[in-house]
Amino acid sequence: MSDTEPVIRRPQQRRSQESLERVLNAGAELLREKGYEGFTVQEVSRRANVSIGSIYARADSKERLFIAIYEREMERMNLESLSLQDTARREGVSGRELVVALVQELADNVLGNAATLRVFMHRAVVDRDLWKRGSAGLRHLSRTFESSLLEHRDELAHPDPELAIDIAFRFVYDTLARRISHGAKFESDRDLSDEELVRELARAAADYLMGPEPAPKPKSKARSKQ
Amino acid sequence: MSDTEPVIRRPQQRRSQESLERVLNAGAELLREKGYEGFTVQEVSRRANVSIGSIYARADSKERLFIAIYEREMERMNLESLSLQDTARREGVSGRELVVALVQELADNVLGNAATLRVFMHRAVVDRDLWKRGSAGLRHLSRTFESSLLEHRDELAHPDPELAIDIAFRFVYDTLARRISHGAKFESDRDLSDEELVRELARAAADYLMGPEPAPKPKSKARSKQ
Amino acid sequence: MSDTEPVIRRPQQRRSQESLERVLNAGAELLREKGYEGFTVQEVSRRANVSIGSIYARADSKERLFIAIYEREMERMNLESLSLQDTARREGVSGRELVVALVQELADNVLGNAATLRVFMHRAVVDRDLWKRGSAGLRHLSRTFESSLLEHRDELAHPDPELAIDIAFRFVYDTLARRISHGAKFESDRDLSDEELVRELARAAADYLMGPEPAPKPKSKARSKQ
Amino acid sequence: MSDTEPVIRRPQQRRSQESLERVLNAGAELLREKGYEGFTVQEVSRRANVSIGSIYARADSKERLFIAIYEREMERMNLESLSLQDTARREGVSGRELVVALVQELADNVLGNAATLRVFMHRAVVDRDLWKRGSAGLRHLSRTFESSLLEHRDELAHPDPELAIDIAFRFVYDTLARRISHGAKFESDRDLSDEELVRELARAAADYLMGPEPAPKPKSKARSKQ
DNA sequence: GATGAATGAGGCTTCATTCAT
DNA sequence: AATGAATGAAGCCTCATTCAT
Repeated sequence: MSDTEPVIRRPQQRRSQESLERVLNAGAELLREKGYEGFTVQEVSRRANVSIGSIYARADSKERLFIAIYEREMERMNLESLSLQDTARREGVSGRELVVALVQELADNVLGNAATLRVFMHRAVVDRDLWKRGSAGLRHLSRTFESSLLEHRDELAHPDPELAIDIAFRFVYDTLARRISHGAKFESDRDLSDEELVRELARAAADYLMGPEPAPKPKSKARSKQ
Repeated sequence: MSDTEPVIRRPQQRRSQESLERVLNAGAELLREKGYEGFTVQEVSRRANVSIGSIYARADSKERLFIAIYEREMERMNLESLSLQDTARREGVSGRELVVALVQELADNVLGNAATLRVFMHRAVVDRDLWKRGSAGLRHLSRTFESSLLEHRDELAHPDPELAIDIAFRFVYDTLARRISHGAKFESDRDLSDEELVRELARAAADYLMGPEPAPKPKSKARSKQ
Repeated sequence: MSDTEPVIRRPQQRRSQESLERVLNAGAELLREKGYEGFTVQEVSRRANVSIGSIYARADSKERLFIAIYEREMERMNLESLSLQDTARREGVSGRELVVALVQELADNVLGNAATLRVFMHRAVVDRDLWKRGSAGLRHLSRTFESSLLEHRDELAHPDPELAIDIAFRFVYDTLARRISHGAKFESDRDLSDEELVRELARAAADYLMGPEPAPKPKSKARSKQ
Repeated sequence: MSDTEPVIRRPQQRRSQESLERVLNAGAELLREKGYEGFTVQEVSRRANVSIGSIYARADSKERLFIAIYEREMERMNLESLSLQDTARREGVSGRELVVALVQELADNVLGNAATLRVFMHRAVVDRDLWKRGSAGLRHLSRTFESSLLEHRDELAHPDPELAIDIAFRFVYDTLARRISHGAKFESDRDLSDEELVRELARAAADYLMGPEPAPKPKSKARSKQ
């Protein structure tokens, strides 16, 4: 996505390489701490100990710098989240188990990078370029979900499996996204933990996709007649 | 919420009342068109044909003006959405039907005011005061959902009905909210219409809350055993 | 000084008379509380419960309003301070006693109206009109001092009595004035009470004007001949 | 006083050093010419031929800029007035001669920097920070006076020498201060020259502190030897 | 290449004064 | 006469970007 025209000019010398690294790190940190409103070129320069001129020698504008930070942070996250791909390719599990695992992985990725993602999500609303990049990543993810779940097509209760998977992905992702952008108690004052939320989202997705659980053991969330 | 200390000084003369009206309208329009970034006092003044001084005679700051616009827009929306209250109190319907109706009403409210809500949602992320006001409204709504659905407590399949309703409300609302802030195709490239989304969200909520549909037509989603 | 052209248009009706009164009082109060910086037409209007239009119907400008307040406050003070005139005309006292009494009276007037005078003194530095009015009042006072003290011309040790009286008046008055404008501890951290200051100023003035005290106690300040 | 946290960020490049210099000079000049009321950032920028942004790159606010100008002007004055320290340490003179010399030095400093000091004095009344700085300087000066004069403790006629010196310093300084803030003829219409004022203030101080002159020649203010 | 000083448009806000009602 | 709404110049400050060294 960033290959056609690089977001940033890569430096040749090692020293430059390092100072660019510092700039990107300082920028990401600043975004996490102060949000986009606190993200000023001056402050990045100060934190990175790199002159403003040098920053502009690499990035044509603040906007491009921001995108460069975005790309690098996403790359970092993608490395972390390779397990999701594994999960998606997992075999020998039931559809329901797969859903639970996928939702869990997704939640780990999203909630585990809350501070960073919240800024990018927030910004994507008003930044066209960022929107496209974010959307591309998300669409990729959604396709992973889809193909993974379609392996269990015969377990899906919904008459239009592709649609259903799309919907399930949306509501799971959107609920997680809102949680990190608006916090845990925006929609209700219930003190809902991450774990509860994730568990229930998985359950909702599974119920929606493949019907309710087949009456588990008489313990815990058991419900004798549903 | 705004009674203890009014957000804005109400004018006493008619002329003034009208100009205040123009200011609030121009402000709301500007927010819809350009977002919060384009919302400058100078531009509001220009569009409303009201001097800057006059604006400040009513609102103590740009921030307060913004809140005043928010309050007025929400009031307007609440009038529109009285039907949601009616729906919530509806009797003689099944729990499933109630869910469908409630989701539909909620979606109408949210999607029908997309342009306006998107700014407020976006802003609530970084504006503490707005966050509180928005959250209060949403919590109120969530309680309406809860009490309405608890009337059908015996139909609920989930072992913790209050939790389940909370979760269902969240994922329905959050998915709608993301739709208006990030658009219809952010999470996937599927061309999902509002109607489809709403229908499926209702279905997902109903499945999650009260188990799958009791096998309607002999066709499709019937599943004696999953 | 204010007769040639009245500072303010006097109202005819009783009601107006009263509202003007409220304006002048509110203005004076505001000046005492917030200084000239806090003295805005808007705030005077609010405190006096008199419309801005009405204020401008009486005073041509904020500047004139300020002067009107000044004149009224000075008038009020002059009434209070008639005793100074009496003191000045007192007979049968020694020159030294007269100095002490005059300084005491002067100090009472100045220090007793500190909050009000401090604003006017401060303002006179940059307001030509006010300077003239303040100066006129002060020159009048200084002439009172002079004529009063010249009654004791033969007791004055200074070769140029008129000059000496002028000087003494200045340093006494200026020290009092600085005390109310800059506070008691601006020049030194000594915790000097009003009483001490006044006593010593009187003593300094007397020593300067008519030589030292005629050796009271056998101790300390003894100096055989002056 | 300005060491703990510098009032202004010092530039590292020469070019910048020079432009800062221009800013401080232009600011001081502007203050002298137009007073604090005419001291606007825009005007400083214009006169110094330095952009507003550059000014703010050095000073955090107009207030800080003002303080920086104050500090620099005071430093400049202190260099000029080293002679006062010398005078204070002078030996082999009578107390009376010392008083005369000290008053003369003080007057030279104050009157010689009238245009500058008058703004700072005026401003110290309403600016807490400036008040503290000004007061600190003045207290230092007053201690110099005190210790210098206490060398002649046995010549002092006053029973409480420390108090008397404090008082004398106050009335001398306050009279000079009022002269530069309110002008020469505020308190009386006598056309009093600087020289006369200084001479008489010294005389008043000396008379107050150590009793009158030991009978000069039969006429006027001549005194060959004290 | 790197540095950081310099620029200035543009944003928010105040307040003396005017003017329609 | 009185009211108070309306006006807008002017002030402070920020920050993306350019440019001299």
